[in-house]
Amino acid sequence: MTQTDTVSRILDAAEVLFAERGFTETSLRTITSTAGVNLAAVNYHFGSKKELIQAVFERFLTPFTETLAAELDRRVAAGEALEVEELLDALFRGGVAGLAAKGRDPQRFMRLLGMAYTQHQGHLRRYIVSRYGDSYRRFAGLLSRALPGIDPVTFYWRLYFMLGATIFTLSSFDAIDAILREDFDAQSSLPETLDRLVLAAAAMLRADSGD
Amino acid sequence: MTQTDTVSRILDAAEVLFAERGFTETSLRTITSTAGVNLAAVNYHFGSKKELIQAVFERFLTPFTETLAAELDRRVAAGEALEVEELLDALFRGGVAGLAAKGRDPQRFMRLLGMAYTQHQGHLRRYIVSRYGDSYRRFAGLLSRALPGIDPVTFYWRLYFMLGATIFTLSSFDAIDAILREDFDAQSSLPETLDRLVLAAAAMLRADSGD
DNA sequence: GCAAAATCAAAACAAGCGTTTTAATTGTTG
DNA sequence: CAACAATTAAAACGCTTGTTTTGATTTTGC
Repeated sequence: MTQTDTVSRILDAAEVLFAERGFTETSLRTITSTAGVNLAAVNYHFGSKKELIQAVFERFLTPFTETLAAELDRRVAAGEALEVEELLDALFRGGVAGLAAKGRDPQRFMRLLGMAYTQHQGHLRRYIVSRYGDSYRRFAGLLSRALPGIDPVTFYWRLYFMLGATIFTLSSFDAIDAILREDFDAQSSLPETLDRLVLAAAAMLRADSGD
Repeated sequence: MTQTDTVSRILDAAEVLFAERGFTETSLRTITSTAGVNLAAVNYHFGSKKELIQAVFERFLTPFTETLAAELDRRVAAGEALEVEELLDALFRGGVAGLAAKGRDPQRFMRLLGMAYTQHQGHLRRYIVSRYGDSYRRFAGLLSRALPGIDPVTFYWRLYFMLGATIFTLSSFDAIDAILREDFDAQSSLPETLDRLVLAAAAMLRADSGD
């Protein structure tokens, strides 16, 4: 078993288990036995559990931000003014597609992202902001330009409304879809849900606030 | 120190600590030492940590659902058809006011609610659904009647979008407001944010889905 | 093919966890 | 006031946690 094998086997197992149960509820023993490696391998290769958690995020964040940046570049280069729907599409579809292309499950990414915000892991929030900050600011800038005349504070809060709707819905996608199947005898695919999300978020962002 | 003292001191401490750090990250020793009571008191009065967690939620859910029901009764009795904004207002302001009236911090409730969804506590989700289910169904029924012609599946998803935006935003209200203060030199009160939320959610719910 | 470095494996470590047990103390009731 | 029940207190139990240590085993570079 080569080094890269062990490292990526640990990352694979940790990613799945963290997304299922959270960080504290997942022990290193569960991770290493799932991965089929020795317990000490985590501390050897990553240093600590904290650093393992960050490494799991790194593997998601890199392709996500790269594809988003490329998507934005492409559309900005095309010249025409960017519409709200177009930007949200670049964010949702572009980001998701970028993850899928690298073999990373987008829903799992959303679950982990939600946990990073909820689970009181200070180091993780700081790490994500430092890694995410530029992408976020660029996207927010383009989006606000597509909403001329919007009050900055209103815009600021609506961005968080959208972030909350996205993270919450996608991180619980399977559970929500299961209830849908039971109650309505219908079901939704992830792309369908992203379509609905783009549409709903755009309407929300454009709502007349009367100020 | 009377019994009710010990019990409510434990609940008070647990509520604050759970909302700050999550359930697993908060030990019974931290709770009891914060509350100034003996470690064994939790297991004596509540049985187990799980049951303590549920008791903390019980103290929130009861006033919340009761005030919401009363608000809905009042408006339904008034006769006129209920508008989307009116219903959302009953939910947000009514529910929040009901908590505040009983001395329970609404933001803390939202943080705990978010954790119940994210933290992989199966027993909690089941408990909340059984305690919350009727209120939820009644509210959803009234809301869908205020949105004539909406596709049921679209409505279903948008309800979750709204739930996500609400839980996420309000549970991180302080953190978001802190960034706002730093970047914009502005700040928002909770009532202001609820106003924005009602407005944004209503626009989202009413968005034309073209089907 | 040998020496050095990197990796793996097993065991032990100290600390923290939820819970239980036992005893002392308080409050209540006849 | 005595007797009983309810509550508090202190200590210990068994278990799990993240991390470290110690050797064995590969892999790598010359």
